[in-house]
Amino acid sequence: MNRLRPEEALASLRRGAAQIISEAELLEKLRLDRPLRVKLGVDPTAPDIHLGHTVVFEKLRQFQDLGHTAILIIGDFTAMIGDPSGRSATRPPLTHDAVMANAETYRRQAFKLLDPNRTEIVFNGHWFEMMTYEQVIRLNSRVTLQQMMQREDFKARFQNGTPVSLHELQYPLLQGWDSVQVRADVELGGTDQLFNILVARDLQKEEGLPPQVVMVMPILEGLDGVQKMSKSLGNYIGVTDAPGDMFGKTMSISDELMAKYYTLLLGETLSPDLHPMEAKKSLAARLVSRYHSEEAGQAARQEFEQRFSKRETEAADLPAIPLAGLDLDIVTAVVTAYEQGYQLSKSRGDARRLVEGGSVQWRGQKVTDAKSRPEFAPGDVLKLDKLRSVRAA
RNA sequence: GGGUAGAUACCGAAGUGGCCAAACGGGGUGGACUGUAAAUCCACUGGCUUACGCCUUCGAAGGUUCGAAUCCUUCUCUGCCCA
Repeated sequence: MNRLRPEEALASLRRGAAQIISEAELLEKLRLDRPLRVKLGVDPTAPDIHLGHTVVFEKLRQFQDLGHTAILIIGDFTAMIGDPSGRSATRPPLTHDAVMANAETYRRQAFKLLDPNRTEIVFNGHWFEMMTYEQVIRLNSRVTLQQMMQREDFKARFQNGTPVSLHELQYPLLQGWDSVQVRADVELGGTDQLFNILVARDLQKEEGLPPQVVMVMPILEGLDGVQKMSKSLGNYIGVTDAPGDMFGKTMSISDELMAKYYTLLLGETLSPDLHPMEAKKSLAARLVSRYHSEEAGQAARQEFEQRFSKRETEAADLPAIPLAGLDLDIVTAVVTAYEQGYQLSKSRGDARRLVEGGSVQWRGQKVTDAKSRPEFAPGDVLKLDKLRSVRAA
């Protein structure tokens, strides 16, 4: 156990946090001379952990490194309700099977970041599934409608006339009840979770427990630079993304966003002396190193420079697709390449548009005639779009 | 419970019998330019088709009509006002 003095621990934990309620309380808890129970709840609504999640996971890891215990709550029950936070519409419900499948991959991916020896994993269905309706009602009596309506997202939906279902109002209560159940000392979350996490304090007090400290981290925007990173928006970098993808996606973020990535993902301030592109390559390589390996990071960088900066695809490590000697028209070849090389299904119309739009290249030359039938030889490179090329085999 | 307005493609939103695969905006994709950045410009954006065209799609199911996103019936869902 890393024996920092409480004041030092606080100083280090404070870094990057958007808000702590309150620092005084946290300091007090740090003085307790026992491992704190630091709660993080995740809803397994999508199977992949992405960099947006890792901001909070990194902080949790930091607690672990200081000797504290991570309580990772898998919201198998709450996922079926769907967190309304920041939402402008009701989430679609998930089936129990889907949730459980997601939960399993979550568990696996979480340990890329967390220390398994200091982690407790619990499923909140464990206590919610046996609650009686009476207990549910009692729980409901503790929060008022007015309090709920303070929330921006509900208020906005209310004013815009978009529906707010009653079950969505339950969500903060459930999340708060989790804290009661696991006797959390601290709860981590994104800033969008502030309200939910605060509700827990009230519930804990009502149950005669000391209220948890709230620590919220800034939200990481996704590849588009505007919306928060999320699977459903498709603007994410997943921790299980292949090295090349991870590198490429990182390179496509905007310069402003890059500074934020430096702060929240690397815990560093971006140096203004560095050329933006160089800074971005370095960021991308370090991320790949973290989630794959040092070598993978270097390799991804090299490959990127070769493939995009110098536009040399010949040497690149591309998926090999059996195309040689097949006498296919270019559209079919492109569809096949997407399917077999990238598990993406493109319609023939889409493929034709790519061809006619000038995206598709064969042997480094644009092929814009959808009717052409290039004779693929083994080793020929077929470029599909900005990110993807394949090699004929 | 009463009244009223709605449900259109990824989202918002036009369209109120044929010219509708459906205006426009956003988003997305591709191209040019770049640093796979930003900004800008151009193109594309249901499926099959080289194309003519064909098929599926305007909440659901039926119906009227030569012809329906548009008219009728029933159903499902939602907003707002009143109780």
